[in-house]
Amino acid sequence: MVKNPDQTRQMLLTTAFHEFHRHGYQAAGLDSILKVAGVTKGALYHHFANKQELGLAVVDEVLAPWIRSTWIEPLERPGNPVDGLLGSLRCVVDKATAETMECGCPLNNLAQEMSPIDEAFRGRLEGIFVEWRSAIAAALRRGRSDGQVRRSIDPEITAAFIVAAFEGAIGSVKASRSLPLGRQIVRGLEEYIESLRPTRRRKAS
Amino acid sequence: MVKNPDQTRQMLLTTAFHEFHRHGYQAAGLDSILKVAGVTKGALYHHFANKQELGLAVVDEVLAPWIRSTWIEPLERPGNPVDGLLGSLRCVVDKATAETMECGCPLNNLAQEMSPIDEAFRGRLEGIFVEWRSAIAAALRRGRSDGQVRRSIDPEITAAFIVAAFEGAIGSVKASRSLPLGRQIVRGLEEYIESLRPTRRRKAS
Amino acid sequence: MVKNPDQTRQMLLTTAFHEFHRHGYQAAGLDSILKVAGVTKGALYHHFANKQELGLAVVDEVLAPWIRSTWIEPLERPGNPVDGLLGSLRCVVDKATAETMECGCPLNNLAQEMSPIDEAFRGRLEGIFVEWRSAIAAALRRGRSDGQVRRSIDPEITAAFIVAAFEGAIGSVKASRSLPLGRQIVRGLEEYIESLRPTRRRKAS
Amino acid sequence: MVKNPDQTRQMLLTTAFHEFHRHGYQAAGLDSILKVAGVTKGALYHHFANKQELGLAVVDEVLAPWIRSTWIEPLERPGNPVDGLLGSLRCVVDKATAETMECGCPLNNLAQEMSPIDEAFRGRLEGIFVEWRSAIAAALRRGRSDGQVRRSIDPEITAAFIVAAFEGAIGSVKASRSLPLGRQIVRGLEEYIESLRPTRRRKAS
DNA sequence: ACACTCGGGACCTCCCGTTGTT
DNA sequence: AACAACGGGAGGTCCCGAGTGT
Repeated sequence: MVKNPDQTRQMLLTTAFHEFHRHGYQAAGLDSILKVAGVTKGALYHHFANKQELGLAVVDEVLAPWIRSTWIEPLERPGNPVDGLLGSLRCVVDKATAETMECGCPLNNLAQEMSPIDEAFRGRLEGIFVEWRSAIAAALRRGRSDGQVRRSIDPEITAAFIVAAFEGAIGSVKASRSLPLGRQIVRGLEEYIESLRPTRRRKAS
Repeated sequence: MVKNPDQTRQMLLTTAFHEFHRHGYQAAGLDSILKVAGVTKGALYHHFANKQELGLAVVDEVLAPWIRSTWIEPLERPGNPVDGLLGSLRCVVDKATAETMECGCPLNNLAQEMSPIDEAFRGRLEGIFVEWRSAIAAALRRGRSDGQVRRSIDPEITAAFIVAAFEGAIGSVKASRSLPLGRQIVRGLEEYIESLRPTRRRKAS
Repeated sequence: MVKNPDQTRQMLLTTAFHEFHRHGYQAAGLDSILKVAGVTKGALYHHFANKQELGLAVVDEVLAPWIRSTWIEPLERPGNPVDGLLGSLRCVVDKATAETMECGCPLNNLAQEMSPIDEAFRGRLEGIFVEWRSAIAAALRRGRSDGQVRRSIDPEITAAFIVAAFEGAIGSVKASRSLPLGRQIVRGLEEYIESLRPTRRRKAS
Repeated sequence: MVKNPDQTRQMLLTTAFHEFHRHGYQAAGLDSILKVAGVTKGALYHHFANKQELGLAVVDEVLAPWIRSTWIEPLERPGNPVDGLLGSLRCVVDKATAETMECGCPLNNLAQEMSPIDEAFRGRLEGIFVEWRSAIAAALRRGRSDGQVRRSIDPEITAAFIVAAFEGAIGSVKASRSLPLGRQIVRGLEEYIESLRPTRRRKAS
């Protein structure tokens, strides 16, 4: 018996994350997670009180950090926020694995599945969305005062719309399984983000 | 005991539609649907071979017609397509019930849940999306030749982006349960759609 | 597949009654009951919503009728109630199987186990006790006016004491597993019941 | 970390006693006992091999001493045994807490639950009952030769009956949760015990 | 002497689908 | 066409006990 509680717990979390991503929270069976993780029921029950707590821990300790490092932190780095958004987008598109394309965004999947039926989940997931929107809005506001973003846009509204459009885009790809469509939508997103740049004024007279 | 078979079938379909909408396809129990519909299991299995066929019939006979009448047909009517899109959007926002706000879009819900695990579902749902996108693209193309839409946009790309943004918007509202956020996102959507109009040229020479 | 709902239900009830009697309600496993009854989970779940409802149905449809026919109805027949009590007692002692000796009284067992933890059980079981005490009290009252029972006793108090002593007696036998002790306690009970007869007065002046 | 072993052991015993009393031996979970006692599983399994040995130790070291000091020792004191029995009874009635009323007698509870399924428990519990009956019988025998108890009674039979009636009385109160009924039964018990006194003879001719 | 981790089984619940019946 | 009984399995919970590490 290998006694390594942290490793066991981490194994449980990452395996559960993938199972939830692939099959959804409710459809993912604990037995299935356990078999994949190579962990027994007793160990699971020692680390988490029940399936819900496992799920919430996955949100807090796997999903949220992943969203932060992928989407939020890049925006906090100095530089043109429009370029930053486009960069993150391109980065995600390039790294998109088959799993991402077939299973969509784990954050949005969980949010769509669990929001109507579990307030604890909804609260935490919405918290991540709030962080994300705030980060985009802050970047836009900064870019606006730096002259990299049009003055006519409202940072909050734009941030909310970008997040919505982004999740909608991933969902569309997942539902269509079509790479060409995916490229179209990404192109649409890019054009929208580009449109946030200030309109070039004629220099003189 | 011999009741109207069509009525029974219809009852089953609409009840199943609502249960799927509220709890998701997998989480909705047949027994629960049956109890709400006031129909017995024998009747169900007389009309449908299994849960999947019931689900597919719901997609074909309830979901698709509803999407067509709400989203597609209004676009086919003559008139400015930008106004048409804005009108449909406003119409949906105004009619939005609490169920819509908490449970989201039935089409997208099903697509997100079932696409990765059931190809039959994915095919039909994607078919509805294709219809939808085509209708928007056609309207945009028409509007473009009529001078109501900017020439610089690509109808297919824009249509795909609009559908994605729209589904993302509904999903955001469902996840946040926040009316103010909902209004922000709708505002963002409206601004985007408005931006499709041609830039007003100086009236006179 | 033999379809006989009443028989299946009855089989479930009587088997559950015996399993509850032998192992207690909580310790009796549904799987065990089903195996003994030769019934499947589906059938059980069709007839009863859960273990508790099965238990309550056992109380209502097996236990209560048995108590009534064994203890209550004999007392309602006309005749000397003291003789009636003694007769019932002797009858039960003579019919006492090994199961009765080892497992005690199913009514009292359930009452002792479930009263502190399930109000639905407690209510129904106490209802049976109330019926029983009332029947004894009524018989004593009748016997008192007929001159077969001492006038100095209080029917309610005596009835409550008899039931308590009786259940205590069965419990003692169950705990001791000693036939001689059983006979001693029964003798004690008989002496107490005999003492309810009126003191014989000198016939003549 | 090195604590007082005796104190830990004692804590375990008294906590287990209360949990067994409240929920029964089988229904009481080790984890629950441990949490209440503030002791870990390692400590428990250091002091006791398994749940059964903990239970047997509770019987030997908590339950038996408590029964002895409450019921047996008062009887061994000189004086009228009828008064002694009535005094003990009244003392218990007066001290009866809500826990006693709802959970009954820990000795009888354990005996009723465990006798049919665990011979080790049955043996020890019956041993306590034997001690108890013997003490009552001895007191009655002593009272009989002292002229405080009727000569016509058999000490063994009467002792067995008293214990049975007493446990039955507590059980009735537990099942009914009715204070008035409790008072009735206690009154019945008192009348029975009073009836053990010798009948007052007319002193002279 | 005690703490923490882990093993695996048994329990109740509940579900989808089938079969015999009316 | 519709009903009610039934089959059988999987899911989450939770528990007792064993093992390792101080």
